Amino acid sequence: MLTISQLAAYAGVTVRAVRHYHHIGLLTEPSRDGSGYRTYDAGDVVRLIRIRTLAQAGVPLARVQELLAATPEEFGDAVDQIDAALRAQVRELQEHRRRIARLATGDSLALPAEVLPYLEKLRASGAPEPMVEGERDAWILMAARWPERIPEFMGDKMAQLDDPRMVRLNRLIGELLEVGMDEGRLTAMADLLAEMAEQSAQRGELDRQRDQLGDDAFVALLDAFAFDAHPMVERLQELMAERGWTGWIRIERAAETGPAPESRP
Amino acid sequence: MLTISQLAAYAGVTVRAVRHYHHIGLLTEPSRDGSGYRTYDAGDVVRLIRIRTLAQAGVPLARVQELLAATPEEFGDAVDQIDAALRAQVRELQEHRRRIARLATGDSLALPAEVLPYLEKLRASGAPEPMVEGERDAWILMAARWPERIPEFMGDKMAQLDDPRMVRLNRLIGELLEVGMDEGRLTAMADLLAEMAEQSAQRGELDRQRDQLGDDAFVALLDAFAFDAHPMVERLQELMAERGWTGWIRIERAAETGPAPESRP
DNA sequence: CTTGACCTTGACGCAGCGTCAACCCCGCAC
DNA sequence: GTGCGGGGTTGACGCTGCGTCAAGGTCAAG
Repeated sequence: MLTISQLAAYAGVTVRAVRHYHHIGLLTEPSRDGSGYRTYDAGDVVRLIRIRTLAQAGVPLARVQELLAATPEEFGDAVDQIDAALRAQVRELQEHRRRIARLATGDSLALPAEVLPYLEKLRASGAPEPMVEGERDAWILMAARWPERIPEFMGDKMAQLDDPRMVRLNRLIGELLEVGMDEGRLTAMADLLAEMAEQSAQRGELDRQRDQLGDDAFVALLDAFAFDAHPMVERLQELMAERGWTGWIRIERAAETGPAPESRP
Repeated sequence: MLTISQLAAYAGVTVRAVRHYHHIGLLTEPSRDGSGYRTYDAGDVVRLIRIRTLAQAGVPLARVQELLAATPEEFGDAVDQIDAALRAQVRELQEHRRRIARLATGDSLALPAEVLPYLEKLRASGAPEPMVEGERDAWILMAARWPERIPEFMGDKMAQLDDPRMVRLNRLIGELLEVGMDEGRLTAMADLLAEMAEQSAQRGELDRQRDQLGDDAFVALLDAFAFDAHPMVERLQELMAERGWTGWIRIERAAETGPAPESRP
């Protein structure tokens, strides 16, 4: 007759595991001696070794019973199923490894590869670091919303950076961040923005943009994001409104100029 | 401003996951609106996407904070660690797959490969099925206790089966199982056993066996196992005792014949 | 006013045990 | 007899990352 620790030692498992198997009904509770100790025999050791063998092969405990009582065919089928599950888990982990291998630095975290060159170019053009970070976060959002359109968007943005007015604009933003809100610079920025918007409109780019960014709520979210980033955005929107433009992420010609005469009931 | 489900949708996670992240402090609780609803903004979406990205790459949630705030070097180190952990998990699963692939049938469960041919030969020699199963279970125990000596033991057992007396013995066991306890057959069996034991002793095999089976408690366990299997074992032990032999699994010459005269105090 | 969809907190469930906690039991040295 | 160390017993929480009720309050629409 064996105690629980002897049983566990012969079978090569822990005492806690044996009690767990009792608890889940995988091993029937043996009889007790006078002082309440469980008493096992060699047959219990054999049963426990069988269980251990299956468990160590990755069989879920919930299926061990079934396998122990299975015919060879059932056993084979079950083994196939379990192996398939193990394969799936391996694939999942491999997928994790692939993903983690691509998380090189903090900058590229959650950012599609196409965006990195753009951010670099932006930085190189003299854009201030806070702005680059803001852009980065905005592109994280864009990538989550429209992952498949990122290359398209990026093409446009890279081209924009070839426009000297855009470079000038980014420099002005940097200066504003340093010296604080400056009405002169803000006016200059609004003029630049309005000029570029006008040109974009003539080329039909604004229409295309409206098609691309078809989710009003999402655009509003990005606009609010920009608003939160710096007060200059709010002031610039006012100045742009005076010039007949509305919106920020998705810029559009304002419906009416002046204090909307249609607002009568 | 976003509700929790909008936040979750933009970030591509479940509402429950967001609450979980709040719970474990991975995401700070946002402010609430008048009716207690959580209100989020675009920055929260970005943070959540970052978390999701790491989580989907297999980073444990407990380390996500740390990684989000890490410098590139720290990040690289942590990624290496996590990848090592993932590799270890993959290896473990592959090991499971290897093990499960070898669990072909119920017979070979927990049984080393060397034992299968022996059991087959035993079966072929006319041994009854219950006895084969008993032997199988006994070898499961032996393999758990002395895995490295199984080939050695098996060599001896295979040779034993070449002895016609052993075959005759197994047949007698089969007959006993069918007709019930039969004193004539039991006597014949005891004679056979005693004869073979005598021969083993003369060849020095019993001494070798005593060295191999050096664990008294374990031998007692196997003996008890045999006892439980069938009453014939008990009767056979008595008959063997009359012939000067003791033990079952590890057979030995009895110290004294007759009613032990040394048992006086 | 009623739906139905969302929101809230709270709590259990899962897999397979590890790890206390608090208490009983046994054999042995003193 | 007594103390000690090393067994045993049940009970319950911890870990991972949420899924899934449960039992409500809220919001927008019909």
